[in-house]
Amino acid sequence: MPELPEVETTRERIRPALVGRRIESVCTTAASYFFVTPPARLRRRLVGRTALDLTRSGKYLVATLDDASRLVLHLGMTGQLFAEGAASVRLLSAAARASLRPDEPRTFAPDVHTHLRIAFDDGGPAVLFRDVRKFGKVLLLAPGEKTPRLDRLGIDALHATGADLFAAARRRRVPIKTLLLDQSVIAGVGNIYADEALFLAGLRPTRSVQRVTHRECDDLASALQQVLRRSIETGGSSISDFVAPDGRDGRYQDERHVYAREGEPCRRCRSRIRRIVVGQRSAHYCPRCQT
DNA sequence: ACCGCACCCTGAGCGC
DNA sequence: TGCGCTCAGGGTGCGG
Repeated sequence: MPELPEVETTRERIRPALVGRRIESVCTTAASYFFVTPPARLRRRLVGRTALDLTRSGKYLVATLDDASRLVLHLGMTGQLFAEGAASVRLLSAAARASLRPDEPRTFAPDVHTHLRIAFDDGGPAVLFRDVRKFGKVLLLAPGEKTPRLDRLGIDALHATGADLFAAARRRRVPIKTLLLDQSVIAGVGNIYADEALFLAGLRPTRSVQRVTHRECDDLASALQQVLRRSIETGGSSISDFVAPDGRDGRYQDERHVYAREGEPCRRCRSRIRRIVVGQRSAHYCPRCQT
């Protein structure tokens, strides 16, 4: 699932394939809630435009276009943004994957899950947005137009301090993990990095925010920085669907301490990692290292 | 203001 | 070579 490090990795690597190139044609699938902006309007408004910049807000990517409109993308759970020609088994449908022979190239061919294809007038590779579960989002904001999706975001997780966490915790009565996942408090943290940061900070995901000290908030903020920065360095986590825009897997999954390691030994104390449900989400922790 | 929960979707994994 | 069921999960919106 793409969280801040995967979105940042996507931003860095798709940037050269998007910024500075004039859009010649846009193909989409049919209207669905995936398209916050109706696809017909999207196709009409994007043609002829050139992206001037690509930035990240929390888990959103924002391309600023040359007419001051903004193309906003969210990868949701299974979104994949990549350059045409990228090769990875993760870009293949289950059927295509099953029939793949070992010696066969893994080059992607657009399928029913490819909802957006942006081609450019320089004849270079197109940019594709594929999303099997359609939890992703595409919207085009007119010049000056705002959206609560971006406006409601809290402080970016890469810049959140212990004081920020502590201040937010004072106003709430939820488990600490629920606070970390609240995008209006800290933007960019999802299930993987919430669990990993809580492990590094020695905090149980179930701990009430009312019982987290300022000192522990400082430790948690440090843990978040450490986990997120290290994951960006390694190209994110490729646990199920995530693949970088160039088709390469991330490597942070190899450094996980707790996420999706239920029943496996803690890397520090050898206790078995547990999985519980917190705020309708799975949470993984070490019963001995996290209190 | 805050919180829990249903919903959107599809593939994987399960039991039979 | 199957089939039907359940589950996962980000963000939104609703009801309490």
